[in-house]
Amino acid sequence: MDSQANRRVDEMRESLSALGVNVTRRRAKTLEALASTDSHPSANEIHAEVRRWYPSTSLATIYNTIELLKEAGQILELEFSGAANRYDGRRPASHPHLVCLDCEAIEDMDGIGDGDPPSAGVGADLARLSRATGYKLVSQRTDYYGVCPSCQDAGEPAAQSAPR
Amino acid sequence: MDSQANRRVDEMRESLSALGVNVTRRRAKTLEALASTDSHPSANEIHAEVRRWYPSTSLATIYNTIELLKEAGQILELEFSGAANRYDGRRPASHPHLVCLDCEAIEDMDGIGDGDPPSAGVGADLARLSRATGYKLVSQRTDYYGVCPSCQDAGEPAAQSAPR
DNA sequence: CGGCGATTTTAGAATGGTTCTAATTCGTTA
DNA sequence: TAACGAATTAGAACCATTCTAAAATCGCCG
Repeated sequence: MDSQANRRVDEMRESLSALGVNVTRRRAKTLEALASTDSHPSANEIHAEVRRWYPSTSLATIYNTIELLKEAGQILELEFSGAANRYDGRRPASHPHLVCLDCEAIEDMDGIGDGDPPSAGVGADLARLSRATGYKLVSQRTDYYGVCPSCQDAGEPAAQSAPR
Repeated sequence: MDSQANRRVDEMRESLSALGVNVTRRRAKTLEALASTDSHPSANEIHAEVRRWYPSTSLATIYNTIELLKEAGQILELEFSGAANRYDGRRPASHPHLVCLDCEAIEDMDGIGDGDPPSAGVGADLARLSRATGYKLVSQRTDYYGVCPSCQDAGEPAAQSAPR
């Protein structure tokens, strides 16, 4: 685990503690799994990782920890109806994603392009749009769907999981 | 059904016919249900509406018609993992939505505000971002989550369905 | 060191939206 | 009316997620 991941684990740990949640060993491994990758893992993938250290860990424990992280505002949940939800533990604030329709890879899309697509100033946007719409807006989601470079090369899925 | 809805039904009908799909009575009612509302109904709600005319209609038929409309590019599917998917048959092109976290109302959000939020020129954006990211982007989704005006007034859900 | 209450974890059942399957019905044409 | 293909049906299957009740573990105090 690199130092960025370590710092992130500490942040998450502190946020949980501040809520009175105690960070057990399984929970700590879950934080590490989330902080160590930008692949936006599913609950199952996190489960597999945590199981390498604590083989008896049940999937319910992973979901439980994810729930706690959501309450702490320390994780971003990307919902999909036909497939498993995916999680971003590195950057819990709303930011746009690229989703590959073939291999289901998900990448962060920040800082690409000229700067005016929906990336900067999400908070200010929410305030302004709340005023404009009458909604009390609290979050936002932007996804771009397409085919990733390696799936384009392959003409077929490049990663482990099945296409949707 | 107003004239806007009628026009829209005709468009959908023609798109389906162009694909060699024949528009049976149940399918036609499904198109009408979709074209007559901007409430972004779920499959279940469409089912209930179609059943008023053809009470034996099964939910599978609704899903089947939705599938055909997707192939024809005539419907926008908004996926949710914890709740039913919602459909926009009036405006099949990507556009931003407002989602109420209490009552699950969904509204179109186009044309609100000053014009620079992600509303105009989605096609051009996709082309530009495809170049910038290396993905072959084909669609986009933007949602804003918050509490709608009537739920704010009520301090609790205003509509029929249960909160998430 | 022993025990106790609270918390965490587990395995498996339940849930719910969506998809699949096999059988039936419907519509059309001859 | 017979026969064929397409559409539809009821219900089972599927699968991610949530729930539940029981078991394991932890922290703490005697």
